[in-house]
Amino acid sequence: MPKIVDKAKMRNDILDAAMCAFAEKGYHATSVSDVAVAAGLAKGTLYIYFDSKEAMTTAIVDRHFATLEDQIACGVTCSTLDAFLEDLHRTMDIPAEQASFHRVFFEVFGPSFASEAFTAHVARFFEGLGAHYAKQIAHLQELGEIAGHYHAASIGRMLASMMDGAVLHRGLFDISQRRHRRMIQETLAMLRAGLRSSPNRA
Amino acid sequence: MPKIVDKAKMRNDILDAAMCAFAEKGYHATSVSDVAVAAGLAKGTLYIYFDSKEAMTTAIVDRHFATLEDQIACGVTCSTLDAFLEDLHRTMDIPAEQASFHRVFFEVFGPSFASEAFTAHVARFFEGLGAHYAKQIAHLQELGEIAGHYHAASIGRMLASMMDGAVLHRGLFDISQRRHRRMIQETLAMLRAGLRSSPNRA
DNA sequence: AATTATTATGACCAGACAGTCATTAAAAGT
DNA sequence: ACTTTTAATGACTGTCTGGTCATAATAATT
Repeated sequence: MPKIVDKAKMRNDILDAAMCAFAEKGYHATSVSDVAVAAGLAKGTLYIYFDSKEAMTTAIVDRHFATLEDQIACGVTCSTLDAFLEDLHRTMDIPAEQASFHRVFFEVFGPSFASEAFTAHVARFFEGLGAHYAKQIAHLQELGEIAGHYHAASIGRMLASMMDGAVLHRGLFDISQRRHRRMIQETLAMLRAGLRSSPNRA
Repeated sequence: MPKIVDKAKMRNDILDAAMCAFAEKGYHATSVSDVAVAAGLAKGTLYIYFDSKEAMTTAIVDRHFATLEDQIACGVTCSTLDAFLEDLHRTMDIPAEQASFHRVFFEVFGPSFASEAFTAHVARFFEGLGAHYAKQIAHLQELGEIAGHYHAASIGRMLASMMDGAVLHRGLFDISQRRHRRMIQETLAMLRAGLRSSPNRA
């Protein structure tokens, strides 16, 4: 009897349209009506699928980070320090096009950092990334590839912050591929030496 | 005859109050009236000193970067690796209140990353920071405090990115002071070992 | 075709907000 | 004390936006 709609698909389509609109006009300059137009729906309809504008935003980020989390989750556990560093290398040495996503991300979602919920989502992702690194580090410590005196959790989380910084700068500022590569290489060499080394008596 | 006021000081005081209010409630959630209350003035008074809410915001960032640039410029040259690391420590271990600037920064200026000019401005700052670090590193290499095989410019610039990442995460996400301190300590220990070490034959 | 549960609509509302301006207060000089 | 110029005020306004809801459309089933 009733009209039936694929709600999941609808939500997804709406998010796509919202993302488009946000990217075009800027987040705060985009009203819910604008999103509705972009989605080819009436404003009221949006509120059937999302409780609020903020809920849409959160959902977009959710979706994006879920994808990233999957990528992390299926990362293999490394058995040598060099393999781990190679992993970091791959994460940092992203293609320019993917790097530019971050620019759009800040452009579109910068204002969203006002929202606790939004910030919490992003925070959770980086906690996950940090935990992932920590696990790898702990494992390598057991194998004697990394000095045992380091606190894996702390180093792991900081590595996540630092990777974020590196990737961000790569995406936001015009650092040439060549220069970026050299920076990565030098830095990884430093990390390699640092992680291997026994405790310093200072 | 006329009532006379130190306009520069007044502007500064207003910016302080505005920054406080923005940090507490979030930029978009803070009305000009809120800023007025925070400043202990009437709304209309603010418009004597600033043309618009946006003008206040721009002024805040200008001031912030000017301060940072000064701090870098008059940074003393370190003569030991530990002193240099101590410097990094100070930069990273910023008080929570100052860290909150970054949240507001992204909230307000996220969209501005669309502008080439704006991005270039921020980029220039980080180039400066990177160059500053590079100089320190090169100097410490001459003193034998840091292994000579590292490319100072690359490490310096990457350090700037990474510091940014670390400070950003500290400001954006709720990382406790205690945890943050531990992360810093562990990381600096790692950097210390890494920077000291002779080239790895890999 | 009639029925009915579901989905879609967009005019409408309440309230919030940036910015204005006529008025009042303050203080520096006479 | 009086004048004069600058500074401060806050009620007011026009606009805009997130969110609601009574009503209309839709399609699956009988």
